Amino acid sequence: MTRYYVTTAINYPNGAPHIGHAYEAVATDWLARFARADGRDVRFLTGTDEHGLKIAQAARTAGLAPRAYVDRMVEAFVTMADRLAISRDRFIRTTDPDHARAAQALWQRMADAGDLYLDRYAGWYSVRDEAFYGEGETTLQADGTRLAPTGTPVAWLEEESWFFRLSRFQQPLLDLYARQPDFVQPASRLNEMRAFVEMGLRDLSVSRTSFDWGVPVPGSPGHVMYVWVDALANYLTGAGFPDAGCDRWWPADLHVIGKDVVRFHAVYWPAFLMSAGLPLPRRVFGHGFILNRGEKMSKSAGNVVEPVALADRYGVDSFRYFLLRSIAFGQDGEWSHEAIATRINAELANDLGNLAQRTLSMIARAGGRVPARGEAGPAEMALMEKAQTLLSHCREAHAAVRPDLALDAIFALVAATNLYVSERAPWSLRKTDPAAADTVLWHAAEAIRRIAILLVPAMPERMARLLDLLAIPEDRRNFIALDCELRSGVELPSPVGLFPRVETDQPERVTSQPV
RNA sequence: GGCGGGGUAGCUCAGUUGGUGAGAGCGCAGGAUUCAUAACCCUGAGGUCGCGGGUUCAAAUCCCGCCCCCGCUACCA
Repeated sequence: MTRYYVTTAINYPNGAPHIGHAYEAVATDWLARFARADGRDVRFLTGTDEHGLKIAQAARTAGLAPRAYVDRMVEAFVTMADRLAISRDRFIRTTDPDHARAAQALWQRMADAGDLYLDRYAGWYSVRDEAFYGEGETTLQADGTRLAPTGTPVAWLEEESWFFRLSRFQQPLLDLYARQPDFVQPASRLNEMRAFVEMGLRDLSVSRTSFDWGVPVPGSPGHVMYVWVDALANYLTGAGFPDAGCDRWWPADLHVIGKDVVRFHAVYWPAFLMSAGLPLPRRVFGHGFILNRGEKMSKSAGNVVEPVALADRYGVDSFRYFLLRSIAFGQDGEWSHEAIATRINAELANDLGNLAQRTLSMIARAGGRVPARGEAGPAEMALMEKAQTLLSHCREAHAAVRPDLALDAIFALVAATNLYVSERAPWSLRKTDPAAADTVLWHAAEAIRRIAILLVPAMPERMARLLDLLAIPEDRRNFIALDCELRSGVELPSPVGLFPRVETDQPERVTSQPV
């Protein structure tokens, strides 16, 4: 039994969760559930990144203390995780007490390694924004003053800061990419990271004195850890670091992240860990964004959609299926109500739902028990052959972090089973050769059983219903039990529809209100 | 500007050691069927494979030039 520690990025709760958060959570949940069903020892971590200047500012605007503010904002993320059936083992918050301990332990290790030093951080600072901006972000006015992207004036300011000797790690990182080309996926992201590192690395400012909403730097009053040392350390916290036994989970097998934070996970994070003398995660996968009508969602564009609303409208499992199936994981994808409805109707209602319904209702009419298996002919052998090779295809897709390909393979069997039933026409055989009709229904039901088990990670609730309809015991719903064939004579419950068709006529907009 | 990826049927895409007549799903049209959620099954519609050259007996697949799109090019996360 191999262990599998998988994480999402932690989310910054300065707004409501959007479909992108849901996408990453559902995809990672599929990975975790798949590994569990496959008998692996799984730990699945997700959570929120709650420190930093922006949170502090937002809290002040809201008239709340930072802690009270994040307590309120995090609720929506927990609600979303619950509603989308995200089977996390822990929802970590960077304000959790054990996280500060882990982050400080990581810091101390980097300090002990001699990779942290005190210097001055200088940049264009906006007093009104209380933020530094890169020179490229600022604009020089005709009168010689310089403005931040927010339109506020900036001034050159220097601040005492701890620095991390990132420059030391250029070659070790390049070695890592060469030795382990799948450390960053998709491969195009690795290329980008390699190019970035090859340009040379500057040391990184990793503490701040201009605000205090963060993890205190050990032994350095007035400094809080800045940005990514704090955030990235959550993966260690989730493994139990720095306590003994954390090597049960660390290093992580996979960090699932958005393509926008690949650099932090593929450059800074391994550098921090190398400095600290800790093992590196095995793999970082940067997925794409989900766009609506070709535009990235943003609050100002008014096209932010609440994922929970979509789950309510289409059903949790149908929504999960859409997210997993319709986007090649790693690429950007599009969503629309029409696309969701089409996917649900064509694949869940017409193909899978109808296959289950037609098969189970014929069985119900023939006595309501799993029919006799009978003698398999060429058609049955061919169908079973396809069904039996499916697991290995799905495992490949799982290893490649491609839920879309796994579902593609599973639905190929759905199609093959529909074709099998149509060609064998058990409704006709019933009149001439009842035993042959039973044989067809048994094999169709057996294929459905395997399909349902393999679809549990994607659609846990609906597939549990389907497996109920096949009277499969709870302990026979994992991949280890895939070869436990349907047993003839077992009484089955009355079939019920699983995936009703969705109306596509007048898609109402499901839009969030500004928070 | 530099580096990297991509432009294939209405839509989303698959298709590189160059070679049977260029594919899948969705959508559309027709047919068949009636077990089933007006579902399943069959058939079809034909797209200059971004543009222009070149190599070759033969190129979507190799080479050159051009056009367009996207990603990365460090401290907002």
